[in-house]
Formats: sequence, C-alpha cells, structure tokens
Amino acid sequence: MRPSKRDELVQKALKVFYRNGFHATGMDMLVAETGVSKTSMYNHFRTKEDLILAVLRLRDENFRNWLYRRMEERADTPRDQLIAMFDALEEWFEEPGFRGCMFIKASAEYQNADHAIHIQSAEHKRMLQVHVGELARKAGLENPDVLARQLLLLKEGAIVTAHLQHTQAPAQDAKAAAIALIELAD
Amino acid sequence: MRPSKRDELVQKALKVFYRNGFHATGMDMLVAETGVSKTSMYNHFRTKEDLILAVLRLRDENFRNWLYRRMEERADTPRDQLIAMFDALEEWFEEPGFRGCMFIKASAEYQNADHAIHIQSAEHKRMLQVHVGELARKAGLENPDVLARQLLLLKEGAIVTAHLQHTQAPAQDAKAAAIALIELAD
DNA sequence: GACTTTATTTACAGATCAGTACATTTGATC
DNA sequence: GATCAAATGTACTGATCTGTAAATAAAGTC
Repeated sequence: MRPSKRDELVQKALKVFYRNGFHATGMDMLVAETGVSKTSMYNHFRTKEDLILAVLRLRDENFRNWLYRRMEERADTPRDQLIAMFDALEEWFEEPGFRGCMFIKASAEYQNADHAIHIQSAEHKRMLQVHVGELARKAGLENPDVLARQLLLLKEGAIVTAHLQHTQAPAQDAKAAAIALIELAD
Repeated sequence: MRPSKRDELVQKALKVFYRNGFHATGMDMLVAETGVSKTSMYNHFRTKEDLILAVLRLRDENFRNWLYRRMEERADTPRDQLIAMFDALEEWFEEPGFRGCMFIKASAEYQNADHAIHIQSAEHKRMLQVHVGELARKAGLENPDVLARQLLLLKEGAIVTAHLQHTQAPAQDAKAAAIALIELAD
C-alpha cells in the first residue's frame, strides 16, 4: 500500500511544524505548503490538534526506529549500543535541519499535563526509557532502570543544549559522562 | 526605589508567559491580566518581542540569584554546592506552579538561531555554565569545564523530564549521576 | 489658574487564526 | 453516457492577532 494522501499530509506537516513550531504554524500555511485545499485538510483531520497528534505519532515512529537502528548498526553488544546512542545523537545534531526534540517542543507549547499533546509527548519518552532500560539489563549492568533514566537525562540535556547553543559538542560531553556511569555500573 | 510601573508589568507578564507560553499569550490577555490599557502597554514596550526580552531578563536574574543562593545555603564547599544544585532543583520541581525552564521554552518557540529571544536564552545557559565551571575549579576537580558542561546536561535533562513526566524524581537521578561524575574527577 | 507635556483610554486597522457552508469537480457504477 | 457519492475548491465566518491614531485625563511648570 503506497502512502495515502493522509500520510503524505502528515509527513509534510511534520516538516513545517518542526521547522516553525506549533502555534506559529497556521492551518493556512500548512494548506499552502501541502497544496491541498483547506476543506480537504479538515476532511482528513478534524482539528489542528488531531493533525498535531498524527504528526507526533509519525515522529515517534520515525525517531525511535532511526535511533534504535543506528545504535545497532554502530555497536554489537547492548553495553556498546548504549554508548553508541550518543554518537547517533551527534549525527542528528550535525544535520542542517536539526531543531531540537519535537516532543520537548510540543510539551513546551502544550504545557497542561492532561493535554493530549503533552501526554503523547511523555509517552514517547517513556518508550525510550523502556528500551534503554532493557539494553542496560541485557548488558548486565547494576540498577539498569536507574542507569537508563540517567542516560536519558544526559540525552535530553544534550538535545536541548545542542539546540540552544547550536553546537554538536554536547553529544560528546554526554557520551563521556555516559561511559563513566556505565563503567561504574559494570 | 519602589518597583516602577514597567517592572510591575514585566513581573506580571512573566507569570502569564510562564504559565501559558509565548505564542499562546496575546497582548490582549496581558492587558486584561495587568489591568493596564493597551496603549500604555505599548508605550512601555515597543513590541511583544521587547516585552518578552524584558521578561527573560527578569527571569534570568531571578532564577540565577535563587539557584546560587540556594546552593550556598545548602552547602559550604564548592564541591558540595555543585551537588546541592540538584537538591535545589528538586525544590523547584516540587513547587505547584513548576512548568519547566522558561528559556528552553522560549528557544522552543523562537527557534531561529539569530532571533534575539533565542540568543538571550542561550546567554542564560552560558552564564550558568561559567558559574558552575568556576565552582568546579574552586573545588579542585579535574577538567572543571568539561565537568560543568556535564552537570548542566544533567540539570537540563532533569528539568525537561520533570516537566514532561510531571514528577520530581529526575532531580535525584541527576544528583546521583552528578555525585558519581564529581567523585571521578576528584 | 493657564499652558504644556506626559500618560492613559477608547476605538479601531489590517492581518491572521481555526473552522465551515456550499458549489464544483472527480471517479466509480450502472 | 447517465447517475450518484466522495473528494475538492471557493469563499466565507467570527474570533483573535499585533499594533496604532485620535481623544481624554493627569501632572508638572510658569
């Protein structure tokens, strides 16, 4: 099944939202950017919020697939894959279009804890945590869940800092810290 | 000198922007919230962007003063003050109105690297880094600047995660990681 | 108290916001 | 090819956006 019209719209909306922000991007801009008419857009997505939620679902899928795959390509053992996460991050930071984490930005614009967009952003992070936690467990490290949380703090910090200071340096700082924490848990 | 009208406006605008976000807060809402008229508002601040920049300046002053003071109150030595930073963070996370870092959110809404709001947000982080770097140096730790950057990655990660998952747990995870990194640099 | 300057209010401009009613086109079915 | 249903385009709504022009009030100054 080739990508449906809807999927195509989500994909293009993802780019615009990521580059431009959520509130700053109007439906008119999306309509202009995608070439589709407004009625069609609202036929595919009941509201702007629905569109954003669809965008976040796609982003979650894309990002986690990419990150997990890249970690596996770069290292063989679970332990080394944890470390490779930070090299993958560096690759991401180097991309010209890098603009930080879409979920952090989504939760920054939709702050209310019970807002669907906020909840879905939190869910993305939770799934990352589960995955990293399992890698830490497979690697036979002590307190794998605590370690996973700490590695993810380094990851989030690195993403935010790389975006704010527009440099990829935080990836290597975080990697060095991660190695230290992993060795201590060995 | 008692707070001028302008300072009062900045203070109230800070609360509204922090609670509500930047794009989501219109000048009309601020005018209603502060009781002042629209023309007065625009007499004090040429544009919404100017108001936001003034808000961020106040936030920078408030936050760094509060954090540095709290670190000193909680610990005597530079080394322990570095660790106490994470206890101070936990205090912050526990506050009912906690909504994450205003500068991360500002840079999330004004992403362009050469936007004044983005630049000013980055400057806040840079000043924190200098301060923490000096503490690490005073504590006689190895590679004080690298360590400072790593501790701040933990801090940013903890803030983002605490906001996203609305729990204060990241503060203690970050603290434990920080202690490990500090001991390794001892 | 008259005069000047400054701050404030009211009322509005033009653009854009999310969302929709209705006409038109398109594509499938007979 | 006629008929019908789904997708699309046009044109609009009322609300809200940032920002402003002109009228009014307040506060000094002589």
